[in-house]
Amino acid sequence: MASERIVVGMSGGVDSSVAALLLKRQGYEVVGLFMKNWEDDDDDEYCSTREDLIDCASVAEVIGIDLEVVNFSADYKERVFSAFLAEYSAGRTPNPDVLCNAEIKFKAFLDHAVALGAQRIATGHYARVRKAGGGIELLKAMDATKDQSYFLHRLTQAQLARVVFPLGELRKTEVRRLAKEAGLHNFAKRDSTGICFIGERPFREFLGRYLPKQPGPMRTPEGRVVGEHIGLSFYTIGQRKGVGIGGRKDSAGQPWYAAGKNLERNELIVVQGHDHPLLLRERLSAQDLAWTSGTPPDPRLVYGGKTRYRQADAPCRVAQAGAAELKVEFDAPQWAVTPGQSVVLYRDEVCLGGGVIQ
RNA sequence: UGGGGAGUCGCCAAGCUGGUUAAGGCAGCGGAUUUUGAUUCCGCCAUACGAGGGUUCGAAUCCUUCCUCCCCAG
Repeated sequence: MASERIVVGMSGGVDSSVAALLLKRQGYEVVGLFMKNWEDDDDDEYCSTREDLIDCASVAEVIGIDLEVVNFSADYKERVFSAFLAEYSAGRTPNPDVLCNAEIKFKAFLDHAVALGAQRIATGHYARVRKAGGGIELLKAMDATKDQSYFLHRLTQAQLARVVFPLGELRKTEVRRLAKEAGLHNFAKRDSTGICFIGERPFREFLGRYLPKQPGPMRTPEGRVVGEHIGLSFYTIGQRKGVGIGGRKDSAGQPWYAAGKNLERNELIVVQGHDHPLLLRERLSAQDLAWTSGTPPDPRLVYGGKTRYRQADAPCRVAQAGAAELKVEFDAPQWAVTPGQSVVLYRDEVCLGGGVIQ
């Protein structure tokens, strides 16, 4: 009886390499698929995709699997990057990787894998899936410090049904150890950061290539002008670095943070002190909802909510969970709740989904 | 022009009854953390104290001249 074919999305990093390795060991017919989804438009200063592909080829060779390459640049630009820019233009702070997973890695990529004859796809994400009742649950990774379920919360039941996360039960240190033992040369490769497929860049400069700069005043809630911003798109709520206000005689020596935007007047509202009331919010509204669990949250229950990646779950209740809008109330105020970011709800280890903060 | 006050790192700001290496904060830069953007954490950041003379074993700290700024008078 022929073994099941699984296509593994490989990036050249340790995680996806070990994911492929484990599946191969489990007896699956594994095919590696390298995605190139971003056409570098500048010098190869930040162009590491070439090295990544070489790493992939090397790993595939060691593991003994076929490696293919696909290019979803057009899809990425159309479905992810355009939305990314539109959000920034509107003064919001999008999370491109959440969209990328929903639209590219687990859609375009999945479709392609199916066309290649695969039943399921696998990635190196730190998350778990579990059959429960009639459906499938998305769970946090065992390694809480690496959990990436936040980025996956928009996946549908149909998508989850075709997904394998071989690293969900492992710790990062174990993954690296496995890679080393198996002779994968990239066992110590640095964790990648930055927008996936685009990579880490001087963010302000990168955004500036696509968005116009429209300087305007920085104003305190009391109305005092304390500086000039280079364009509202270039700041996010809670941002300290780059605000550039230093040493005013009329204020204590606390750092300044971006706390709000007035698009009509092109003003950035800035406040002083990390714990300023305007940076704290106990309730929020979200739209563009996606319930990976298949059903909206129950107003009678207490959930753990994240308003940003890598934030500890905060106890919260759902005040309203309509088809179009979600209202969440936290027991304690949350810091820098930012429009465009996703709020994701959990019940213990189970990720239920979420929406985009308004 | 008189009288008073002040000039210390890009910005605030200690020190100024003289004593080895000139606090701290903000900003900035670098790094750690991080598959968003932030936050957070760690490190770096004035041989120099408006300028020139003195006094002294020794001065940012005392004296003096000049320069600049502020306030009050006119």
